[in-house]
Amino acid sequence: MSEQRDEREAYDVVATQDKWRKVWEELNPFQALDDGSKERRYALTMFPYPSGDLHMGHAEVMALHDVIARFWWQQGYDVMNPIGWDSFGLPAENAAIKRDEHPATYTYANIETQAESFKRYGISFDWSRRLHTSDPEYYRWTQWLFLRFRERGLAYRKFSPVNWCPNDQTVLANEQVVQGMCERCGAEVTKRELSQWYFKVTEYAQRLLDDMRQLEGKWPDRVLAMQRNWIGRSEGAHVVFEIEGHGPVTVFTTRPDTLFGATFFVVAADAKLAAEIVTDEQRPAFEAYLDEVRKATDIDRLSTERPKTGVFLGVHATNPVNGERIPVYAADYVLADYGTGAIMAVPAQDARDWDFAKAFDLPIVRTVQPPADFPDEAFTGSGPAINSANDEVSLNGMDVPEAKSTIIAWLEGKGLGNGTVNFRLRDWLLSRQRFWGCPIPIVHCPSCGEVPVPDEQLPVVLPDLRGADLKPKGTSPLAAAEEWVTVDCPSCGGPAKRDSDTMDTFVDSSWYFLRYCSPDYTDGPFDEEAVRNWMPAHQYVGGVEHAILHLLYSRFFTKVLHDMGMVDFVEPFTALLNQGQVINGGKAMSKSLGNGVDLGAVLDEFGVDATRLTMVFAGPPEDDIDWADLSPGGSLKFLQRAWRLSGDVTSEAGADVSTGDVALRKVTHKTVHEAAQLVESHRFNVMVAKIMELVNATRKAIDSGPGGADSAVREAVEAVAIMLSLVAPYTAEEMWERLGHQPTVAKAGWPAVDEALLVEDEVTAIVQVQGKLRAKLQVSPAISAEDLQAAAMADENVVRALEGKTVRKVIVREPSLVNIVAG
RNA sequence: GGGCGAGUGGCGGAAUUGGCAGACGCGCUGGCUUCAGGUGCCAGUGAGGGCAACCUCGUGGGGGUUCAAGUCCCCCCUCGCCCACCA
Repeated sequence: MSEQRDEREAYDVVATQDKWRKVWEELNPFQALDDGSKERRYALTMFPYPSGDLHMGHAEVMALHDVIARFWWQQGYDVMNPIGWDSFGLPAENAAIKRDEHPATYTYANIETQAESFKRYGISFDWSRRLHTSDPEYYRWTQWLFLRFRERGLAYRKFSPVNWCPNDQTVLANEQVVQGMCERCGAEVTKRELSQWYFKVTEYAQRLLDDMRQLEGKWPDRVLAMQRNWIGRSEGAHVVFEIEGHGPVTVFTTRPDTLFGATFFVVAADAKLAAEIVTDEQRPAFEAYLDEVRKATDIDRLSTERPKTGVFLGVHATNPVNGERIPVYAADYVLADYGTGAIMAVPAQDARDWDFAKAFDLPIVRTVQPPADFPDEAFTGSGPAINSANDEVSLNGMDVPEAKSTIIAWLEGKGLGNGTVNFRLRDWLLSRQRFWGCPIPIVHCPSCGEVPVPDEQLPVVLPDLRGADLKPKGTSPLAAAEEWVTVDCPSCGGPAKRDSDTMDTFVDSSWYFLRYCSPDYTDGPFDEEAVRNWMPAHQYVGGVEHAILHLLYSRFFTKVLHDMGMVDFVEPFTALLNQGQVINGGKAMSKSLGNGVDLGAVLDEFGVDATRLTMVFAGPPEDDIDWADLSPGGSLKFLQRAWRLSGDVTSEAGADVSTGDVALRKVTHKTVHEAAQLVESHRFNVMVAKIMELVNATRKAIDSGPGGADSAVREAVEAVAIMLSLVAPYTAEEMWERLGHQPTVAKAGWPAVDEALLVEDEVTAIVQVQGKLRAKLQVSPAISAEDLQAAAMADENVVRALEGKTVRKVIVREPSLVNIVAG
């Protein structure tokens, strides 16, 4: 049994890694050709933030992403699979303060560590396209884009209440406030009034919504749903109410049909309007209330169970449809920055208005007829309009849509309102009071005002600040860098000051995928032809945490660049794959739980290939994977098993496969055919299962079939090596070499499928009696319905099941099924 | 409160249009190899019954459509995620 000793032979996982890394670095197989000789494919993965070394999450997303990129290479495409770093940001700045050094020190050291880890991890990146958003050569063009946006009126400055994170000492975009907390550090967000820069995303709201049609079916439904939700389009009307002693005030409503039921009027307590219209008599009460509201955080406001509060402002508004005088209140259940910050309150048809009316004992008039047994509460459903008529128009009896259009037409005719669309989406606040970001290329001049830094003076480079100089003080650390801030006005030459805020890092990441197409381009942010060649990216892989932040901003940037004539598409990412999280023991890995798994230790113990295989085989890529449920040891065992096959092939490389064992050849070709489809539909775990089946079949063929000398065995093992190269590149390379081939297996090409070998010459037909399985027959795929039925009826098990029964009906689906109904 | 998604062996998960439920793997059990452990190899492994051929039940629960339902329809339960005073 010396053969068995041979089978126990194993290869040294780690030594193999070192060996092949050197070979790959020499061959440089994954640099995009970019010469038009092959069809191009752009495989994009969300670039990492350089905090520390790679962790399990990176290992998972990169393993999945690389299956696609490597598959494309095998399919013969010219693949661009670039890597870079989103290298501006707070953690580096905080580390720099703690260590009394420059943020760049921490940042670039981590980048080197991560780059080294990616190389060890065997991801097929094109390293020649590497970029870092904190390099002046990169952020020069971030600044350039900002200026172009500003020229188009899409970047503007305004003084208004903003979200403020007291911990990070900076403002935040709406998208970065989650449940009233800072998305990054979890601190409770407060409000501040500041003059800040915004991108006018709202101008693109409708297009961001409409163009999602192109993404249907290619992006996860939930991401599209989240974006739709975030954009928050609602159709309704603007209606003008006259407020005594003040003038006309417009409200937004989605239910203009209920206008006759408006019995009071509410203004957001923190809106300017409230302070403007309040009477002197009511002012003290109002100001006391406003104080209360200001103290309450968003967290308090989030509780919908909270009783309604408010204060009468001493004035009345006139309902334009019936001339009724209704009282005006200030309340915090109306939001200052949604719609117009004021509403008409229709308690009979709105639950919030109902609660307020009950709390303040205000009248309630039903204008939509609820069902007979409807309880004493707001009726938000549909029914015929009632109590809704004036001398000129009557809605009575109309259903909701008809009543809406009728009253809108009447309002428009009177100049009292109009049909309109409102969005929940707000403009993107991009200023940050932090150091480690892209400087805003604007100079503030006492005589010229806001002056853009001329293009030829870009980039505005960050000064050399470190340590204590970076400590957050509520204003940007840049403001304290006197020499840097003080500058001659580019317009008049007089003394002026630079804008001392930096940009949100999401600005940096809104266009990096374009820069990859021509990373060294110096005449603009990107070479338009290179972008035409590669974009839109065919596949984007990354976490769902960016469902509305990065992905919405990138879509916005792309549309603006399209309008500028710089790109010829409106959506940047054709397809999106959101991988799940790696968790441990049912919970997210965290320091406080102490359930973190160290990637380095896993790689040391099981090797890169087994780790990658474990991630890919765990389940569908979108699902979370629980490390506690997985078996990297099992993966390693499989890889050794696959590798051993290559040692049992005794035929020569290039042997004529057509004479090989047909049964094994059929399994090989079927597997290769299915595996390609499974990769395309992102069912990587099933693809791995199919490779395992082929390995098992090949093992059997060697040990108890035609044997290792049969050319079909060679064909099978070569197919295993090529398919395995998508997941376990080192093992595949080692197998390929043992099979007598030159590196690299990554470019060997996907095996050609012989259609003739996909045709089965026997299929299993199922015979059911009353829908229950009673027999299986091996039949020809070309069998006739009559023959199949006859064979089924003749089966001894079927005969027994039919004993004493009369056959009523027979369903035949040749060649696979017969169902006999009897009774 | 609203929206979306999911519930399949001890576990992760397969089952493309309704047509063999449980592929593949982990774990477990028995055996071979071994001084021994591990590795490796062989066999078994949804539940219940039977010496066996086989039989009955079985995809969260209930109902329905169909010759046939994990898959389609209705109701309910549970879990997950997202949004949440958005007028």
